[in-house]
Amino acid sequence: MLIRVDPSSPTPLFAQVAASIRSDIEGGALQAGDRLAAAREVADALGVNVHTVLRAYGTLRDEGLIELRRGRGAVVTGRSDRVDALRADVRVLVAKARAAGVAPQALVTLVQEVAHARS
Amino acid sequence: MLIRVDPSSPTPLFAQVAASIRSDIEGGALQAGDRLAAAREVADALGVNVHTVLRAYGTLRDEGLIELRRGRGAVVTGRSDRVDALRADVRVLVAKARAAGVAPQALVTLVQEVAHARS
DNA sequence: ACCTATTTGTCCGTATGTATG
DNA sequence: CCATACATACGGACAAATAGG
Repeated sequence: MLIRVDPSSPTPLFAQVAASIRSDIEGGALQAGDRLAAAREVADALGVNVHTVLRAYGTLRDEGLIELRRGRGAVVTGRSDRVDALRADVRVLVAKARAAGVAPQALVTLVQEVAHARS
Repeated sequence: MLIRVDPSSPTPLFAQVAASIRSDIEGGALQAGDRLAAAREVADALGVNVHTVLRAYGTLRDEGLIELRRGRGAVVTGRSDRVDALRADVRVLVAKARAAGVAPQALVTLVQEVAHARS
């Protein structure tokens, strides 16, 4: 797990760290079940603050790519975990749609359009 | 905008602040276009740190309830803003589904099930 | 059952950057 | 140019969950 960071870049440090790990996961260098280095270790190695790394980890957790637990660390999620996370996201989305006054059917149509749109 | 906080509660302070403002928005006490107090002011009034309030604001922004802009502050979103946010969320969801190996059609079906499920 | 080390989670304080008005 | 207010980052402290002896 090799992470590099450029302090002079306009992209925030936490985003750079997150992007680096994300690409390792999507590229297969990190696989399901693999454990990331402890935030403090990464921070020391990079010369950045622990909070910066923890924020990067939190971002990846929100994306469903890793799981975080106290005492255990950060572990790369597997396919079933991500499907579970997807289900949870869908529930949140439906709730948001309702709060925004968007009818369920309209939301389904919207998802359909975006899902089948070819870029 | 009256916010109260209980430091002895197990729920994190930032979550308490977010919940209080969220309920003000959903209850109509805060309406579209209304400006929230500056994070620093709220922090001083509550006796908590600015970061705590800013994290609460960030949470509400992620939920699409408010917009945050430097120099301008936090403003309650209107219906069209929330529909826009919904569209963005859908795009993220579709990307996540693809990353998780879930076919577009399967995602649509999943949304359909959740959207029409009656609790 | 107990204790200890590990590791994330929250909170505080401070400083600096950056977009807005 | 200047004041406002969020955004990021640093540093330190303590709490809470986990794992292992």
